Amino acid sequence: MFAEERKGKIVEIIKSGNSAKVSELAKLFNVSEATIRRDLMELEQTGQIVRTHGGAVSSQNTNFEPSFIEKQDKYLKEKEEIAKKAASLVSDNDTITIDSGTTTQFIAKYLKAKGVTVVTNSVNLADELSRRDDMEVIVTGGVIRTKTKAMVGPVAESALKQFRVDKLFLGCNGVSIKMGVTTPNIVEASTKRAMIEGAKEVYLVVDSSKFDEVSFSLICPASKIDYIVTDKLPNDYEKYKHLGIEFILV
Amino acid sequence: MFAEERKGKIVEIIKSGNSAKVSELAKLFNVSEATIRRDLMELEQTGQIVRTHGGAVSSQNTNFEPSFIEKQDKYLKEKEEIAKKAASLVSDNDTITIDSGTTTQFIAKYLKAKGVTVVTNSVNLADELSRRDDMEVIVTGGVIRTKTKAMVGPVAESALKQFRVDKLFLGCNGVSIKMGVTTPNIVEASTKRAMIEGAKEVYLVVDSSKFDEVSFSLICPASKIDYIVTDKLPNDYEKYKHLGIEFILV
DNA sequence: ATTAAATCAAACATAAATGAACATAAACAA
DNA sequence: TTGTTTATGTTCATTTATGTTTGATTTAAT
Repeated sequence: MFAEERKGKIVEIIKSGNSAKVSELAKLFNVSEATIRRDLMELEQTGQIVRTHGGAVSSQNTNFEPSFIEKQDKYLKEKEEIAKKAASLVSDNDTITIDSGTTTQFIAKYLKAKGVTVVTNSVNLADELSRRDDMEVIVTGGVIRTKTKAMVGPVAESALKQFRVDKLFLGCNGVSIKMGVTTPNIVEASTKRAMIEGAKEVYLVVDSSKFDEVSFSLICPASKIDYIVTDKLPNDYEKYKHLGIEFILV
Repeated sequence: MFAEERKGKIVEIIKSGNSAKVSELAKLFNVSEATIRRDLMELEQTGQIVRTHGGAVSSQNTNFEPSFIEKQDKYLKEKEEIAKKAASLVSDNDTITIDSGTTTQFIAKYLKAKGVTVVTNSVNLADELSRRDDMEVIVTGGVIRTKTKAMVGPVAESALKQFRVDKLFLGCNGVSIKMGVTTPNIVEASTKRAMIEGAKEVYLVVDSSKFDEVSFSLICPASKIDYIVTDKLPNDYEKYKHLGIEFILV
């Protein structure tokens, strides 16, 4: 039996029976548990199952049911994976800024590090993080933009000037070597710029559909970015490397 | 059964309207109560349920019947009525500040006036108001206090200094002629003071249980208050009148 | 207001499961 | 042939899920 066949059967088993143990699967297919774990890891990455300690469960009947609006976004799965990856880059006792945005949004859910201080201008992140008492959460404040639920403007910017963080997780609508990092709204762009000023390392968190896109307002030239967390390399990724930008793939 | 499955079922049970006791769930799933508590803790963190002493209830307050947690606060109905009254005091084109707090919380729901600009330091209010595109919403920012979901501290205060509003709707834990307006946390008190500084008129929004209560941190002397929106006059209301404080009853 | 019972959080203990590093062997390519 | 890749197995330090105990809180009853 080939690995692919085995994986296919594992998905079947889990989807029909709703859960399966690593030990059971190992016995069933006559392979080591390490192999099963590797299979499950892959299947989780492609969103076909959800792993648990000891095995895996169907992704369908698990807690988070994507809302209607979320389902409409075909890059949702990528976004969530990218956010998970980004969250894994946070070390214990880091101070970080998380920008508002459809991808960065999900970082909170996967933040596991201890003693983290988070600065954010996202209403959604503020709401989610306000439930966690294992980290310090600082909100920038500012005028709320209904469309993006970001807090922006002078209030946000003057708050951002107060802090120096280790890592910034930045979202945007377009990134290109030639045209830089861009977003549609000029006030939001200015606020993002303030975030960049206060961060030691800048992680751009985008799905691959944003490469070579260009929006109206320039945030900064591409060279300001230190890392790009994404799901696929752009075609001209050599040029990014040349600028000293490192890629972190999910 | 995996932890994930168990948690999923717990959510189901609770969302389907049934409250659940820790002891019942432990027996049902054949695990220790400590495990159930840990499950509930996590589910509460992700906002899926709300814990109570002895168990948990649904977080979605769409229930027709007042949930456990609501019943626990016997002043809830008063709070909501008071908030409704407070909201009715807002005129078209007013600029207002709404403090965080269990009573002020509800004001957003009843805000009908047009062209209003709202300043708030409440995470919950920011979240609720961010959905409305008929008003400008400015968030103070600041460090989030997990307990009260208020944003406080220097960031909040320096933001508040930027604005002059027509009306402030202030919450507190105690008000007395002699001891003034008080709240348990000193940082929160300082932030409330900053709100008062920037407001032309101060409306204290409290249910009648707060009269003659005294908490640790002084916000301001009673004389700073212009109006008190509440459900019942205090015994010494003549003294309040003497200070020029007017009562607005629901 | 006091007391008793229920519930809780925190600290500790433990066994199972895991991830990471390394090892092996078959398949493949030069 | 020889080197490289791929899938798998093995070992072990670390993490996770869970249970247990204990002292503190909360609630309910007197």
